[in-house]
Amino acid sequence: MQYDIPWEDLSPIARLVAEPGGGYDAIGETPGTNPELQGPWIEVLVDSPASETPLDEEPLKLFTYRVPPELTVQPGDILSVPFGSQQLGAIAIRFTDQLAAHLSLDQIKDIEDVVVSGFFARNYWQLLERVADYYYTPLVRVIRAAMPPGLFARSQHRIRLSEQVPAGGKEFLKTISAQKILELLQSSGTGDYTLQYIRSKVKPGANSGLRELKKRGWVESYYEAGSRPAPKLQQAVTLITSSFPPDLSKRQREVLQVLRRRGGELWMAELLKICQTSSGVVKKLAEKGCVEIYDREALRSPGQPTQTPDSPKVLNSYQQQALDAINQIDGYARVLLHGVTGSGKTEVYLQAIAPILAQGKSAIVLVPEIGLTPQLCDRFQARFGDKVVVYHSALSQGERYDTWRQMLTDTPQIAIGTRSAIFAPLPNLGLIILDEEYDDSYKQDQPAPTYHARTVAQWRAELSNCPLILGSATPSLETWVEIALNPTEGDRTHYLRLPERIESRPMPPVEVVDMRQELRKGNRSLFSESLQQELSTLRETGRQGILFIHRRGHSTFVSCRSCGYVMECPHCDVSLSYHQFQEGGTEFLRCHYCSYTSRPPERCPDCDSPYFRRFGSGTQRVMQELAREFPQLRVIRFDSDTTRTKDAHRILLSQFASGEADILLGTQMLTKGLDLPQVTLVGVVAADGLLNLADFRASERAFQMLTQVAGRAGRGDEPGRAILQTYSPEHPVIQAVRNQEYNSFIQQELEHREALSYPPYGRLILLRISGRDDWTVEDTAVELGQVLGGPDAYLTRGYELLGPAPAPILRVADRYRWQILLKFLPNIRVELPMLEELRSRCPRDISLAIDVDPLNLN
DNA sequence: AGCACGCCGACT
DNA sequence: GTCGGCGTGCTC
Repeated sequence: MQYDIPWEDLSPIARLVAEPGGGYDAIGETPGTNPELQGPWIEVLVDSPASETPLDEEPLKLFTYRVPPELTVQPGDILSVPFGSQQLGAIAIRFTDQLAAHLSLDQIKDIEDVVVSGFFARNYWQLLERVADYYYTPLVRVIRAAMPPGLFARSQHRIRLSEQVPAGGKEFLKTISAQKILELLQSSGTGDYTLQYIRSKVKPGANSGLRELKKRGWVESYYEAGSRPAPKLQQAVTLITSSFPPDLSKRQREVLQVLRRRGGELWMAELLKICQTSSGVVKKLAEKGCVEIYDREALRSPGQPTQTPDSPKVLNSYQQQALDAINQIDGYARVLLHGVTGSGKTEVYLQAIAPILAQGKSAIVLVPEIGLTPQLCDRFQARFGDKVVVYHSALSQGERYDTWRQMLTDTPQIAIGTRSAIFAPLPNLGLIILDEEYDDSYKQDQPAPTYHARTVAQWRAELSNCPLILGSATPSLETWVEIALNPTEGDRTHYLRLPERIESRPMPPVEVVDMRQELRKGNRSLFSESLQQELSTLRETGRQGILFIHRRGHSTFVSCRSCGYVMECPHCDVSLSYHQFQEGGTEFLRCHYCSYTSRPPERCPDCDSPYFRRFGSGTQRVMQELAREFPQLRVIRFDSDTTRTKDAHRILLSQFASGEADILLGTQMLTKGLDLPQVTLVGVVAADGLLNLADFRASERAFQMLTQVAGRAGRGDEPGRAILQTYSPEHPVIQAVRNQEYNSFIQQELEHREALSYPPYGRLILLRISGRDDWTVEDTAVELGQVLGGPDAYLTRGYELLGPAPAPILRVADRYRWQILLKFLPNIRVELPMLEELRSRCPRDISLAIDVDPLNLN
């Protein structure tokens, strides 16, 4: 969706800071640089909850600090400052030469340290502000999301046992909580815990217990500075003369020559190793003024396996056309690279990046989940070596911090990462690539900001004036509408197609099996005859197969095993979800959108069959069935249960790749970009679970997922085949997958969405109300619903109100959840009204979360 | 968030 | 009378 508010209106910080500098200058590069006026004070944005509730007049709550003479601070620096009793992270905003009237000199504290210098470039601010604004989130939260964890390390309040606790001292204590705390501390080896931990262990009255212990002098509290990962320093040697002085020894001359040959700069350790000498020689050279030795940050390399170098592949004509089109782009543009599975998108990415690096610019490559795409990372590293930086949450905190700092440098590089890598602080960005752009994991729905990396990527590309390439075999409707169907933007949007697999490999034919027929034939197995046939010959032909199951556990819709009829909500065009609060409790069906509720019928309302029940087939069940029917097959289970541990993906995949199993059995994860050339068979055990999710995006997701799974087959020399089992073979999604008809499917789906004003035509905002007490949550939700205006709100306010309704998963982590969905009608400027009023109506223990453009309505 | 200040009920 | 509960507000 277009965001139609002018940039200027979104940039409070840019306005706060005088005189915008050029494109990448640090914000507020001191206006009219008069050192006299540049007071010793600086105003700072502190990483504290206080910053989340700024005053109306000022967009940011700023605090004033003194810059101690030994520090050099600039706007845009990341700082550590004393705040109350703790040390907090902060960002320098602007200098000030006059104290605000309400401040006196003795209140002003000193900045403690500069953590990162000159980080916040002007257009990076704009990006963060835009995210904050669009997602209705305080700016500090966006900043936190964009920074590596630990950069804003807080100091810890800790409690430790003092030495003078008498034996059996517990008996003297009045309060039970004090006794508990004493016991807790004594049971720990060090006699020392964080206050937070003690409070969590000793729930009621921890404070009073502590007070008693402190009064007796048995415990003391202290602060420990936050353990911000310190950059690892290494000695580097730089050549600083071009002419060698005459009084050099042979050894010294040798060292200088090596240094000069290697570009004038080397790590000390490396230099010594090459020259087979000791550091004394280099030190002497430093004394003579030939070289300089200084400490520089060294990358804590996570020990990236060295790849055998890889060179550009010959492109087929479609790939070449796409690459040419991309290379011709100058400045900002959005590109949809629509390539069928196995069409070689990655090679196009690689060759599109090469010239960007050559221009001295950097690139960001986003992937859905790094663990699932080891192959892609390997390939980038093989091609570009140490210019590739991988940034994701599986890195240790130290590694993440170092990687992040590495990205701050001007060296052209490629940052590969998941969602949050869209905030990679690369200063000179030349290209953004978002692979598998339809993937839901690009959307954050849990803590605010609830951003979609694709949306942010678009802004970032615009601000950096560089192209954004969205790659997909099954583009999301949003992208389709904005790029493929959007001729109005001229050369700012490009639709590029790769309709053929590389080396002209055929697409795997998709066979749809009607499971109702199988039932009629008396086949009660999970596997159709067709699939059984394939499975039974798999071993002897030495081929491999993938079996796909929709999800583990039981899915929740109700359908007829005879005719395929599915219970749907009469008001909302979505299937009803099955609910049962406890074992043996009442069963009922509910719509997640409007709260419509009914009892599940005993027999099918359509054909009166008694085989009418909720649907389910988990991985375990398929596993058992496979073992029973095909004991000779070796199966690897690949789902969130078996891939939980670190590196499990890579290990399981390499086991499978090396032929240690015949079948890879798994869930959604199998869809994400696996490139396993030996796989010839893909079986979808039951497609129905996907088709009937209670979500207006169910069809789109099902189509994407099924197409992706089918696309895993036949990626090598052997042709592949996909078997798709279903109870509703006539379902348009199944038909579209079988016929590989993306365009007509998407056209149909778009008409649907348009009629109901669902995205990409209308926009959604989800308000989630949650709290520990179910009644308060419900009352609040109902009240907010009234504030928002009831079911006819669209007449006056331009949005439709769906709900309030209990969230599909009513209780999560002991919190009850209700939700209100706002559906904004097309062509209406989206403004979330009365946000402050809504917030103010929430009692203290109720939280209101706002999910803009939600993908997950659970 | 953490912590201080400050105002009401059950104990010495 | 005081101790200690936790509601309200501030942190440069």
